[in-house]
Amino acid sequence: MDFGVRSQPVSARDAVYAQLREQILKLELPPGTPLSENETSVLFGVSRTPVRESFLRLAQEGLVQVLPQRGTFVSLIDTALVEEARFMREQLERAVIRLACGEFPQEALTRLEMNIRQQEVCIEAQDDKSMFELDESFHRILFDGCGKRNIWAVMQQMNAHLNRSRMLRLVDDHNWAHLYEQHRLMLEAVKAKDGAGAERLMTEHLSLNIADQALLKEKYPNYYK
Amino acid sequence: MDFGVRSQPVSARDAVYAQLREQILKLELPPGTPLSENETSVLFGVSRTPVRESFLRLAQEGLVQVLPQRGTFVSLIDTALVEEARFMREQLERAVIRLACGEFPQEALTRLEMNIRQQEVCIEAQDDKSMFELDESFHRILFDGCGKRNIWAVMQQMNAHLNRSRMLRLVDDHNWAHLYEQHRLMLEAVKAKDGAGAERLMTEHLSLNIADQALLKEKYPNYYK
DNA sequence: ACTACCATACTACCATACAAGTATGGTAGC
DNA sequence: GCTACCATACTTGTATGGTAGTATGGTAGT
Repeated sequence: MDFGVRSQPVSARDAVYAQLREQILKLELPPGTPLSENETSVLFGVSRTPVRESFLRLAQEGLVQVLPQRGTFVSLIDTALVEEARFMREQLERAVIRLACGEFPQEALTRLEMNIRQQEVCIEAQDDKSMFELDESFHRILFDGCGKRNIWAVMQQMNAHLNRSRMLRLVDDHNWAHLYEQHRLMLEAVKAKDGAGAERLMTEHLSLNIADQALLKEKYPNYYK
Repeated sequence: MDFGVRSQPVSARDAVYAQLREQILKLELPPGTPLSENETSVLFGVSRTPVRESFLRLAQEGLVQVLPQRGTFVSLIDTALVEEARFMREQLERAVIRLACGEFPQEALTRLEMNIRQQEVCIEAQDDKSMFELDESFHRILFDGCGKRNIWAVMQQMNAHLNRSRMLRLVDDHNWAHLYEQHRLMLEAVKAKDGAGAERLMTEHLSLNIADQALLKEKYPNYYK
């Protein structure tokens, strides 16, 4: 019986796309890695067509670069793009959390509470992977609750670049406790409907991401453009 | 000799994509129109492959909807999506024009001046098509001047939906004179480095877009979801 | 030793064939 | 006349062959 855990029968194309995207974001496929349609197709056990289509989709999102008749490569991290992504995210997150302070469905509020609790558990367990996902979820729930899930979706496109940079940072420094505390305070502000305070917290929260972009570029020079 | 007017040899895929996109945005292919991979391929004189790939790209941008084994259709206009697009654009345009009031390259300022002059000409000539493009250019130049062209690019993705709605409105009412006046005032504000004033003008300017979404939905019910 | 050249082995792009699912119109049975 | 069914003609998804352009390593000539 199908319990509806996956509403779509997942095409080969989507499966390949999803897996490649994840590997690129997690830096398992580091920037600059060449990707071959042929190799990938035998790896996934499908033909070149779905592989090619997934490459095109990744290219549109800027995660890979397709050079006609030469090859396809995982994109190098573009610092300018990362900063633009951060800027964009800051503007939208601020606007959304201010909205959330005005009107916010109870259901979404509950999900935020649950998310926070889960963060506590993951910090104790030092589960970085889950923590990263919970961080993402926290912000997505805010957008969801404000009826702005499409904005979240297109933002994710630029976020992909920002996230690769964040991922590099996490190798050295986790600092989840600090991020957790900020999440907690933001939730408090939303519940107290303190728009100005929430905006300020969000700005602070997101400014952490960009802190030492230049240092990273020095440390991992061949990952950057 | 190649004067470099086109840096890329334009693949068949990109040609098909660009033309379909324009026809969809200009409502020459109205919402709901079925698109056949086969028909389109003979129409453009290419095989199904590049057509299919262009369909996939349009689908990712939400301009067409692909129903596996059933067909591909030009997406209906989603009012919720239009409102999200407007909201997103407002936040980003406000932030950018405020930036522009702080620091803005002379070269971009000159392009804005030129753009304004061209608008004057087009209004006299009642050239709607050019006016629409100049309107777009005006805002793009602002993003460009602030080094935010990638943000503009991803924003265009959601803007596609907003623009179809705007296009419907233009059938009845042009009102270019008003928009021109607002553009002119915004340029003045940027030159005077009046951030607060520029933001206010921009908010006003963009709020026009959404005015009578409900009316449009009543007038063209089968274009909307 | 160094350079120019060329065969070779890649690459992505496009065309085409086949597979699998869906809508539809006609027909047999009631 | 009405309904259930099925052949058929669609649709998109996938596989594969062929083409043109590019990078590369080896070789002949200097």
